[in-house]
Amino acid sequence: MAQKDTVDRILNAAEALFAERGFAETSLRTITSTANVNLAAVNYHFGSKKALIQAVFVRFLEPLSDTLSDQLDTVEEEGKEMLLDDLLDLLVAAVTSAHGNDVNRTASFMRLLSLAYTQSQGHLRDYLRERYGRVSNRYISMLRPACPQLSDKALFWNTHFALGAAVFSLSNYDALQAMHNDDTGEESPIREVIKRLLGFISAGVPVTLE
Amino acid sequence: MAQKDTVDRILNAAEALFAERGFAETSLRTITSTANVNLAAVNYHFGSKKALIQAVFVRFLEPLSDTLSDQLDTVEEEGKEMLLDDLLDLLVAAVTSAHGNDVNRTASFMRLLSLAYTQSQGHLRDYLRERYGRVSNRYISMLRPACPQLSDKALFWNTHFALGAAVFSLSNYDALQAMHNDDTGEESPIREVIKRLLGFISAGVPVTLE
DNA sequence: GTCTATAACGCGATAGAC
DNA sequence: GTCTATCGCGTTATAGAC
Repeated sequence: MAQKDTVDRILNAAEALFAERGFAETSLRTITSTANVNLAAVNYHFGSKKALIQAVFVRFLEPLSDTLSDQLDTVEEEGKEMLLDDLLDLLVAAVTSAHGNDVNRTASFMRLLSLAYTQSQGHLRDYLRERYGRVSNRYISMLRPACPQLSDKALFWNTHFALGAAVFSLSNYDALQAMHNDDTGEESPIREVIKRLLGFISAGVPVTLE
Repeated sequence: MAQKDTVDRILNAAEALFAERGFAETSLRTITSTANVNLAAVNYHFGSKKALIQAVFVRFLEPLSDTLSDQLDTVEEEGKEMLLDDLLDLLVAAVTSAHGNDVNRTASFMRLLSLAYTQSQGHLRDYLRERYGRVSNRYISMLRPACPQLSDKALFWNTHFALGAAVFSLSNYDALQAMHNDDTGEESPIREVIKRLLGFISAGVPVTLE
């Protein structure tokens, strides 16, 4: 119990700090002092900083992966037609519900995802692809019948354009919202931004050159 | 002359290394040894690592900012209608031509831009916004007549969704292309990806909830 | 399982010779 | 303007007492 407590406190602090400032910019000293645990605890419980980074991702992605798998199972069993918008809503629901509908944690998730791509942590990228490639490929392949006019290539790139739009705007949501508020005085609650984002993606994904 | 040579070699090495692995992950020692200059040269010529990072961005953004300003001047003088696709093409042309149509350098630019958003600890972001906010706002405001149905808010968010799609897909172009090639054996030259991206953006930007 | 203390190293920056 | 040498600090990781 004492162990589990320490481990969770480290993970909580690491998750928040990594999302806020990045991996290299966050020292184990900062993590352990934020978590109110001893400096040596990270290496004792996780073995290394790299392993801690991976553990943070696993704690995030495991529930999401499970939720999404279940939902995809249900869809397949029922065999009913899923439109693009249905599939997008399903994904949003899986992401937000996987962490107790806590919007802040979803924002952290997006920020971490963005860091996983930009901070050239090769180890992390390979690890995630190996561990979660299956479910993400499965999701993408379910988009196929919803966009019958797209070639595999068009589907691949369009989904990654969509991922980029989502990751960028949500991971920088605070800064963008502040920028827009500075300029116009208008507020954009995150739910509204997500709705706009879904409209944007839903219009772009079906587009093809062929 | 010897000075200019050293400065340029530092900038070249820093630009490539930063784009490849990020700011915090790139040490001055790595930069100077790649550039074949002395370790002390960075602090002599730039003053600090922070200042070097800014200098890398300025070298990238100054030609782009100039080119874009000129093009926007021309458009305004002629007073002719610019459609959304025309404005997107204009931006692509400005970005690629600003650095001698070198695709690798454009990819580096995207990667750096992505880092500036995800990794900047404030100083860089403020610096860039102060220095280049004017021209970017000017560009965005020229989108207004091309998308008359959009509210200011919708225009703001849609352009940032588009920026996210562009930055993410182009800055990770190598990795994404490799991933897609792994799965399907198909090649996607970057010019083709850019065409697909423009189609995606062009479909998404005009979308509004209102 | 948790702590203190410290090893071993890489970092940015600078002083001073040339 | 460029070099060597080094300072001072922060880092991850670990050994060993409790």
